[in-house]
Amino acid sequence: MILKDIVDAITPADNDEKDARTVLERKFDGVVDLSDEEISHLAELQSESNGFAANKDVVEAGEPADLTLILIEGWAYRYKTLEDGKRQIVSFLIPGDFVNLYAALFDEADTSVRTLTDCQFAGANPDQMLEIFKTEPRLAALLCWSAGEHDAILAEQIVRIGRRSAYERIAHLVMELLIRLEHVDQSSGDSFEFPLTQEVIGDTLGLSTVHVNRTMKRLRNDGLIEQNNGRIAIKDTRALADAAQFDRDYLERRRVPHSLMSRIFDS
Amino acid sequence: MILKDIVDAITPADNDEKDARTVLERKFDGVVDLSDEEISHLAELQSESNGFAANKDVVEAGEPADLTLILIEGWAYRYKTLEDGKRQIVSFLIPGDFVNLYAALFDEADTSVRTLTDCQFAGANPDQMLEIFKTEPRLAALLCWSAGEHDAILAEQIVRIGRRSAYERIAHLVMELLIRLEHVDQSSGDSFEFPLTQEVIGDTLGLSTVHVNRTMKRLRNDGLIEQNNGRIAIKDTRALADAAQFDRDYLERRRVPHSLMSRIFDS
DNA sequence: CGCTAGGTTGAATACGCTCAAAGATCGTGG
DNA sequence: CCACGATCTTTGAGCGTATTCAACCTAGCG
Repeated sequence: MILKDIVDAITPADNDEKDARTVLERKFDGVVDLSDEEISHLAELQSESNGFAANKDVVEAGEPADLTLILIEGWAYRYKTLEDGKRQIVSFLIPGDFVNLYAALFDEADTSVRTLTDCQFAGANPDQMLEIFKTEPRLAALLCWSAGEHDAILAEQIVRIGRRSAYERIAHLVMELLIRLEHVDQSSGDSFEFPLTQEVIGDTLGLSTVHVNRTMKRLRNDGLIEQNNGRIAIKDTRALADAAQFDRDYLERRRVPHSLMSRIFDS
Repeated sequence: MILKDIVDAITPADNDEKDARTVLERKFDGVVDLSDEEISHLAELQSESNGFAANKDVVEAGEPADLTLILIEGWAYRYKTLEDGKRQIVSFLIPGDFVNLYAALFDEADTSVRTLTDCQFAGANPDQMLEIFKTEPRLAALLCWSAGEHDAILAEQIVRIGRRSAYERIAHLVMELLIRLEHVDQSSGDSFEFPLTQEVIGDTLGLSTVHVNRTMKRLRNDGLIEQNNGRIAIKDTRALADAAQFDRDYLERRRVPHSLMSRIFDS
């Protein structure tokens, strides 16, 4: 313990020595206070995870998929492919995200899910999910809370593609990823691992690869971001947020829930 | 009763004499078999509804909103406004849709909701929602099922604006509305009430009003749709679906859930 | 060393936008 | 009942953002 304290004091918060908490514990930290039992129940959910190599489909649209997956480590994305071969990425999945929260309720997956990097997924089968809803109402509420957060992310993605310029879209996406990664302690200061190819960014934001390239060059020239060996650094958070018309409260203000949430958690 | 039978036999399915079932009953019909108790519980939820005039905000982004609203009658939409005044509509709400399913879990609404026509909303407070989850697991599952369907609709909206041409976007939106309205018996054959102005369509699909106008003219000239006094008629469903690259199974194949769903409903 | 995936750049094109102005339609009040 | 205003639709013309196609560069890897 003492050793750990010393290590923590020496090494920056973002080093490889992650704290011992599970990713879900980190995710829900600051949202609600979990009991020890709940923490261990969450830990149990994440205890067995399977590894997937980068660029592998974990879920395929149209196929049965009744396992709710929890992304423990790595990046993935949810996407659809059109008949003519075009691809649209719906959302990115980062550690702590639930992949298929509704999986058990439907016959087939509506979107595919592919790993972007090497990943670790834990899987909860319908019985386990059912169990949570029956015996752990507070955790069940947190699952719903996650679903609501994901819904907000999709809404923002729609706004992003629907009404923003290429420059704004990219700036906005980078800001969002920063915030989301911060919530699971995966950023260090204003920089983070950035495993997205320009093609992936294009397919996310409805842009061509070429235009993503030119636009990111502008963002770099404007001194807003910097990229080296797979990381991105935000040089001027304020300026980037402004360029993106990024609502700094989005995702943030949703993290201190009360009403029903506090009622469930105070009883 | 006999009179009603006669009336039903005489009048086409799409006349003003709606069947006596509540909109939620119609919505869930074909998805699962509800017990009489459940039907009456649903009816109770919808018993008290408030009227709103057209073009009124029912929910405002950033404001507290802990009431889950159920749209009983009329059309509404969920949207965000940007600092520079641009607006993006996230999704349309039609009868039977839940407006704020996650409302109770968050401090503030992330998007605004505005009526498009005169509307009737029923409201369920957090206690009522909690009650459902505690005592009516099957109904709770249906609520989650609705959330999952809404999630699929948002994903499809992202694909639509991200990777489709203006022509395809409009065709695709019209197809989606047709299917969704069919599910709550609000269409008649291949035509339905269409209260969307071109500005609203533009703000939904990320297009300018002018371009929506020109593109719809093309759809009309191509013999795919027809518009008169607030209604739209799809002249050639097959052709429209093809033009939109509309996946005819989308939304449809999700309506016969098994796995967890059937387990819950068979016990 | 050569292959492959990803990044960069140029030139021509196209899709959709903006600005502007003129019809339609509908509700409302004189 | 007609006139008026407001809202929505339609059309034209010029422009700009983003696309497409094509080539070349770079880095990582077997």
